[in-house]
Order: sequence, then C-alpha cells, then structure tokens
Amino acid sequence: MHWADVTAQALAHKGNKHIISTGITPSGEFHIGHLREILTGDMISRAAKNAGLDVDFIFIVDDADPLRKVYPFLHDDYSQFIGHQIGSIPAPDENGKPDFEKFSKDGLSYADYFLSPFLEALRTIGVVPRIIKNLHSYRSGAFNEVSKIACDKADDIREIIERVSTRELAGDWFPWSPLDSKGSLEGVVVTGYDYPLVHWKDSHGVEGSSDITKGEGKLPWRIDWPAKWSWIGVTCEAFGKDHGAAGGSYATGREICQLFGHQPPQPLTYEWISLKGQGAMSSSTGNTIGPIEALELVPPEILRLLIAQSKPNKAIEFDTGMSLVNLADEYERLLSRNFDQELTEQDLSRRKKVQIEDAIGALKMSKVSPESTLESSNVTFRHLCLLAQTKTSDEMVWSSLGYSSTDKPPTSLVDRLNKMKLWIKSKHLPEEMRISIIDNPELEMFKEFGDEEIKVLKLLKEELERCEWNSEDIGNAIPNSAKTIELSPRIAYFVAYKSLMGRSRGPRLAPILAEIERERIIKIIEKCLIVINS
RNA sequence: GGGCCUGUAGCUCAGUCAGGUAGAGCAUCCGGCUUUUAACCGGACGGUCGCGGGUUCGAACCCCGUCAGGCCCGCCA
Repeated sequence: MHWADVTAQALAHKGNKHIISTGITPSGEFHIGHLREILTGDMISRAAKNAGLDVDFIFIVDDADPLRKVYPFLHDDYSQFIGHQIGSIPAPDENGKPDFEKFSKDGLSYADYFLSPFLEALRTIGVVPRIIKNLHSYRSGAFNEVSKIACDKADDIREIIERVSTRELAGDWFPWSPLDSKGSLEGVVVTGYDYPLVHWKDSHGVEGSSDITKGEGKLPWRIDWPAKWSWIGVTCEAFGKDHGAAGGSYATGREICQLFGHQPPQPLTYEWISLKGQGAMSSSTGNTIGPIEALELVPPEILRLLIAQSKPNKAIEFDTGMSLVNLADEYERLLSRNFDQELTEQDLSRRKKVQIEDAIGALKMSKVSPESTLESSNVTFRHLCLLAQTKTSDEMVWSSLGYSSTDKPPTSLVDRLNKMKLWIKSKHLPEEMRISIIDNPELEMFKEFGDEEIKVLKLLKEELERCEWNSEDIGNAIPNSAKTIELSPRIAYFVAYKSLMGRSRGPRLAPILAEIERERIIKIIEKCLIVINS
C-alpha cells in the first residue's frame, strides 16, 4: 500500500470528516523542501478522498510570525522591522529594500511577496488548498476562544512545555506575545493579564495593553500550532522532523491541544530534502532550488513523483543534474508498465506484489489532476535531451520521433521539449548529458585502439574527405571505412565516437557531423593520428 | 544528557508495521537488432541485509546491545 493510503486508512478508523493541514512561514524564497510539506498533505488528502472520506485540505500561511533577522537577500533597512509580523511589513524591492510605495498602494506585504509565486507553482503542480492566513485569523477573532484558554491556563501550559521539552521557561513567560509600541513582538515583557487585555512593557520603556481578541499580538509557536488545530478542527497534519522530535512542538502541542478541548491530529513526520553535496536547503543561506525554477525544467508530474515515490521518513537528496534525469526516466518507465498484467502473474511473492502496488500508488499520486489519464510518450528524458541538442529545429525532433504535420505530437510532449531546451541552456545540464566534440584529443582516449582501429581511422579520414558533406553520405562513409577492409561497422562507430567525442558510444553521429564544418572534423582526425603515433 | 530517523548489490532505493527461498531501476559486461535514437530486445555479473547476541522450526523483519551518519530537545518544511 502506498504511504498516503496507509495514513488515509488510519484516518478512516477515526471518522469520515477530515481537515488535513499544512503550514509554512513565508519568510523568504520558497524551495523544494516546502514542496514536500504541501505535497505530503496533498497526497494524504487524495488518498483519503479515494477512501471515501470527506476531506478539506488547507494551507496555513504563518504570516503572523515575526521577521527574525535581516536575511542576506535583504537590505539593512529591514533592521527596523525585526520582530514585526511578516504579513504587516512591506515586501522587498529588486534591491532588497522595503518597498513602501507598493505596500501602501497595493498592500503587498513581505509575506505575500514570497507567497504568491509559490501558490502559482502549486496550481501548476495540481495542488489547490484552502488558504488560511494566520495574521488575518488573529485580527478577525478566530483565535479568541483558544487565546483566552491559553492565557487563563498559563500555568498548565507552562507545566506542559517545561515537562515535555525539558526546557525551563523564564519567570515572566506568558502564553501571549503582545505587539509593542513599534509593532514588534521582540523584547516585550508581560506585566499582567486582565481578559481581554495583556499588559506589557516594551524595550523602549513604553507600557501598554494588548487586546487578545483583536490580534494585537499572537500566541507563541508552541501554543499557536495546537490553537490552530483546535479552532480549525485539524484532524491530520504532516510536518517536518524538526517538529516531530521528542520534546518538539508536536509533543507539547498534542497536550496543549487537549487543554483546548480538541484531540491532536494524526501526525506524519517527514524528512528533509537536501541539495546533493550542499546539505539541507535553507532560504536564508540561499542554498535553494525554487519550485518555480524546478517547474521550468521538468513537468510537474516529475516533481510530484519525487515526493510520491519516497516514503516521508526517507531523506531525499535532490539535484537538478543526473538525479533529475533518472527521476524523469523513472517516470516514463512507470508509465509504460502494464501493472494489470504484472499483478496477474503466477507465483507473485508478497514482496513483489507490494512493490507493484507501491509503484501504482506512486504513479497515481504523480498525476497533476486525479482525473487526468496518463499516457506514455515513450520518449525518455535522455532521448529528448539528445534530440534537443542535435536537431536544429523542433520539426526535425518531431519527425525523428515519428510525428508529422498530420500526426502532431501531444501538447505534453511539446511542453517537455520546451522545458528540455531551457534545461540544456541552463547551468543544470550535467556534463554527462552534454554532447560535445573534442577538438584536442589526448592519448588516453586511444588506449583501447589496436592496429585494426588505427587502420579504420585512417580510412575514415579518407572517406570523410571524399564524400558529400550531408547527413546521408556521412552516414555511409562511417561504416564504409570498416567495410572496405571487411571489418564490422561496429568498429567504425567505435573509432569515430572515440576520436571525435572521447567515448565508445553515442548518439547518431552523421546528423551531428553534418552540422559541423568538414575541415574541423578532418583536422581532429589528423590530430588523433598524430597523438596515436606519438 | 534524553529522544527520533537512517544503514540492504558499485549507485538510488523497495521489502521491516502483519517473520516463510534476498528484490527493482541505474551503472557495468556479453549477445541480438547484417550501417547505433546514449534507443530497443535478451542475458550475465553483482549482497556476511552496519556489527554482536537473543527469541523462533525459520529473522533484513521481532527483542537487547553496539557502531556509523543525519536530526531534534531556541527558530526552521
């Protein structure tokens, strides 16, 4: 059973109506890691729907969180906003400075600035959650009831946090963070509580009162989270391992939640995604691949597959090089499998059966829309990469794949070609996939050459000097260089690839050579002969 | 200090919850396709399941211990 179905099954035991939640703080550029949060929730939702449950899938935007520091991509001007809620401060402009004009005119907040493109990417990838903005929820009174309970039961909450997290809270700790005279959540000391007012004194020496029913502050994270579960009615939430550890915010949250009179949601802890060789992704260090950037390179199904095929507790190492190639090819392979037939095979071991079922599940979860039908294009990523690099026009790519003006390629394939061309142009294309002619051969390349190979190479040069310089004639010239001395054409290809590209196999050579000047090719072969003789 | 996750073929991983002959893909090698789409088809190679105990007729799987890597117990997906 697919992992999402396992979770759905657990939910089915608890009831028919479920609110599945996800949540992110838009404090900077979104990255692939955030996609795991959302897609894990999305996949559980889909599985739950398939199981016949009534599902509401939500995405809580934590725009009530404060700006922690001036991140490297921000201008120093932002230091005035440290501690301020990211839904209530201006977005950065192209220089990283606060854009006051857009903020006052269009209301574009810091949080919205990072959120909007992410939501756009989510649509592309087939995820359309109900959005709940935290700041608005506080201001509109959604937190009233739970906030009151939290403040009334401050001692109980303190006990839970201190016991479960084994962390001692400060003496003046209080389960409500008021906004200070400047609008910051930092450096404020709570001096008293008299519902609905929390009295405070800030770092500037100013004293005031925060009305908890008007969103003049917020609950600290460890209380804010279970508070959301309670007023929204969350029954299931997937969260990163940082929250899942013993003593972490889920552990305290599940108890605090019950204080609010609500049962804690079904948890699912997921591992992080790291960038190969560079450690965990982090918005603040700039070590990221954005979902938007990734979607420019590959179709959304493939990004979904990345999340779907790995169990949540597996760490994922991602990169936009060979990992992407393998992932994309894996996707095509899945599409072309005949699962029905595989499942009817005799003597199917339990192990094998599980494997097939998981593959079916992963493929199902990779669909952008649950209803869409999947069809195999029978064109692998590698192959398309090759065609995109060697053909000079799209038409030539299509005709190579057997399409014509009457039998046009499907739009999904056209889209893939366009993405492929972007990938080839980008810095992400691995050297391994790049087609290149080696102009300066080295002796190392010819260590497998014997007398026959050298003879063929000399004949190849003669053939290429003589033939018409077009794809067809070059295509004949290569095998002929071996045939004339009654050797297998295989040797001729081996010799040609080694000499021109430094590898023993490769893509169809003739069309590539036809695009290059004859003189350059002849010169390379001459150099090869010199190197071999040296 | 306390806790969580991971460790299975050269690589990426499935299989661990419900113990029953160790699996896939990639890579490599060989063969086929009488002149190659890095294609396609067939085959081969490849593992003391981190290590040591225990339970069991039987353990990758359950239990105890141990080693290694990652992470959490301020904030972070």
